[in-house]
This record gives sequence, C-alpha cells and structure tokens, in this order.
Amino acid sequence: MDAKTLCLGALTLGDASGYEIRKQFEEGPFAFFHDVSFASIYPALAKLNDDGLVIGRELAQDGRPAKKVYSITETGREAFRTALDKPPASDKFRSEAIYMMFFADLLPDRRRREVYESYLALHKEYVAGMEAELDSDAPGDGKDIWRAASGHRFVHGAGLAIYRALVDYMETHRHLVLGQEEDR
Amino acid sequence: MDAKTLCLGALTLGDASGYEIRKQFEEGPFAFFHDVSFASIYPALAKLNDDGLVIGRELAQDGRPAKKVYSITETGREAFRTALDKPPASDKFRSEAIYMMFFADLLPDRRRREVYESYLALHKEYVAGMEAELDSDAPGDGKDIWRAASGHRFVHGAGLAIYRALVDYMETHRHLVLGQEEDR
DNA sequence: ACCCGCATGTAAGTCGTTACATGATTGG
DNA sequence: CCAATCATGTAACGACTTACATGCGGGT
Repeated sequence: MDAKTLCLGALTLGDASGYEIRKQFEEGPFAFFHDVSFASIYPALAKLNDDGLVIGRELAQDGRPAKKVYSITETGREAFRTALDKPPASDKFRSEAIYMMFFADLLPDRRRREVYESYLALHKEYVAGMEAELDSDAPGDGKDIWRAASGHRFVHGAGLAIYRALVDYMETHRHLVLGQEEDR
Repeated sequence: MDAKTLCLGALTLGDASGYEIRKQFEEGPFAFFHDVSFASIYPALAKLNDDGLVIGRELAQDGRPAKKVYSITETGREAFRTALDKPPASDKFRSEAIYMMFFADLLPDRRRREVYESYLALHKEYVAGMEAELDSDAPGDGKDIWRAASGHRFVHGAGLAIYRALVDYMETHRHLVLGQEEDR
C-alpha cells in the first residue's frame, strides 16, 4: 500500500499534519502493520494536495514551529473508498530474526542465544505494551481517531494475538534453535 | 534483507539455479517470511558471481533448457556469516486486509463481509497446508536443503503458530468488524 | 552546552516491481 | 493446439530510504 493511500486513510480519522500522521504510524494501532517515513509522507501529502484529494492550511502555534494541517476532501474520501475496493494484496510477514533462526547452525553459540533471547524479550515487551493499552481501554482524549473504534479494537487485537502466539511459540521451542537445554 | 543476501542464504543449503531459488521462496519454508521475483534474483546472482561470492556453471539438461547452477564460495559463506552478524531489522507484518478492517465502516456491508470471509478462508487454507507439511514430516528426497532441519522446523512452526493465531482470532472476533451477528 | 521533540522539506541513491522478450518441451 | 512448466534475462518505471538542511524551545 503506497504512502498516498496510507495518508488518505489517516486523514479519514481526522485532520492532521504530516508529523502527526507519522506519529500515528509509529505509536498508533497501525504500528505493527505499517510504517512510513517523513520522506514518503511529505511528498505524498503535497501530491494529494495538488490533486485536490486533501487541503492543507498553515497553522501557527506558540512555542512551536507552525504546522500544516491537512483535511481530506470529498474527492479524497471517494478515492480512498475506491482504493479499499481493490482486493487486498496478500500478507507479508518479514522477519529477519526468524530468517536468522533458519541458519542458526551458522552462528556461534553465544550469538545465537543472544539473538534469540533479545528478540524474544523485545516481543514480550511489545505484547506487554499492547496489553496495557487494551486495559486502559478508552483513550480519554476525544479525538476523532477513535471514530472507527471497533475497527481499531479489531486491528489492535489481531496484532496482539499474533505477537502473543509468536512469544508463546518461542518460549516453548527454544530447543529447535538453541539445542539440548530444556524449554522455559 | 536484500536479494543478494537471500540468494546467498539459499545457496548455503546447496547448489541451485535462479529458477530453483525462486521456487524455494515460493513453496519452501521461507514462503511466509520472504519473497523475491526473478527480476531481483537474476541480477543478484550475476552480481554475486562478479564479486566471487558464488560461481555459476552452465548445465545442459535433456528435454529442458540449460540452467545455470550456482555454488557458494568460501568467500560467499564468509559474507553470509557477516550479514547474519548484524542485528536483525525489526519485524514487519504487512497486511492490507487487516488495514482494511480498520476502515470497515467505509465499506458497504456486502463487500466488508466478502473481504473478511475470503481472507479468513485463504488463511485457513494456508494453515491446513502447513499442517499437512508438518505431518508428512521428512521430505523424502535427500536434498541438502534439509541440512538445517531443526532451523527449518522452527521457522515452519513459527509461521504456523502465527497464522493459526490469526485464524483463531478472526473466527472469534467477527463481531468487531461485521457487526451484531454472532461469532462462529 | 547539548540533546531531544517539534516541524517541514529536498536530493541522491538503492532497490524492487511490472512488463517485455525468447524459447524448448510435456500433457491435456 | 494451447497451456503450463522450465529457464534466463533486460528495460522502464516507481517507490521508499538515508542523509542532509534548517530552526525554535525546553529540559539536564
């Protein structure tokens, strides 16, 4: 999915600047399913603006640099709906760490264990973070981002389910990669 | 992970042609974690050959076009080990279908259900396929591909665990996307 | 002082994709 | 005969990434 469509989608949830859109992809519910960098967001927004799919306006702030807040137009909404109408591309789970495990026998013992355990620890943190988010339920601020509340919960839950499964699997299958020592 | 490293890794499992490497990424254990097209494999192999990391030789076959079989060199093996030595990039799970579910409220009822159910059905098939592969255990042919047998089992099992979790989640959380009708 | 967060953008380069080009053989 | 599988490659294009450029304000 290209940066333009991603920005359009973010803007259906409410007005935002490029910087804010980026944050949504870094911290928000999409975080585990997509990412975009500034260098793809800014040109994308400029292009969308030229094409009339969004309109941006400068917004001065005190104590901070001015920002350009974009709103989606009706044409933009229509374009986004059209984009959603295409059959979705198939999933891709890219994991260099898991790829490395395939070649575990090429790594020295210490490093293999180190990669495995740090990868597992990282994912445990992810899971803990997502669980905490789930508990703290309603986010409090009245932002429009939560319009699609149940879609949000679905996506969040899916991410959690997947990472939880991965953590569980890794905790019970250490022996396949690390050798004789018992799991757990 | 770039195409060159991916090819190098494939060749540590045994000699292969570009065409054969592609098949490994389409059907083999990597299938759920990576993909590469011919147009990235062939130039990658040519480059690796120029750099002395692999050596290719033409191999005539009867009844079929000749193929170029590549073998990894000692330098290549070293380069691959070096590549594995870098900390792995973080995982990326890209799913347009799940992204669409976030915006489920923008889709007409029929289409939403259609996307959901066909996505779920597809993943059930994947799971079934992977389970079948697990049962048929040892692959029979004595190919070197199975050298890294336990790494293979680990990766395969991880893919299965993840997709299984996703299928389970989707079967029990339809209501979040599709509305009032009961799950299952 | 220095680094971090906020804020926007450009330039150069890498990389990969789609589509094209070619051609043999086997099975339906 | 047509489609599929085997087999290798190129060309054009599109997309994203890394690094650079700039600047204010607050905290340590």
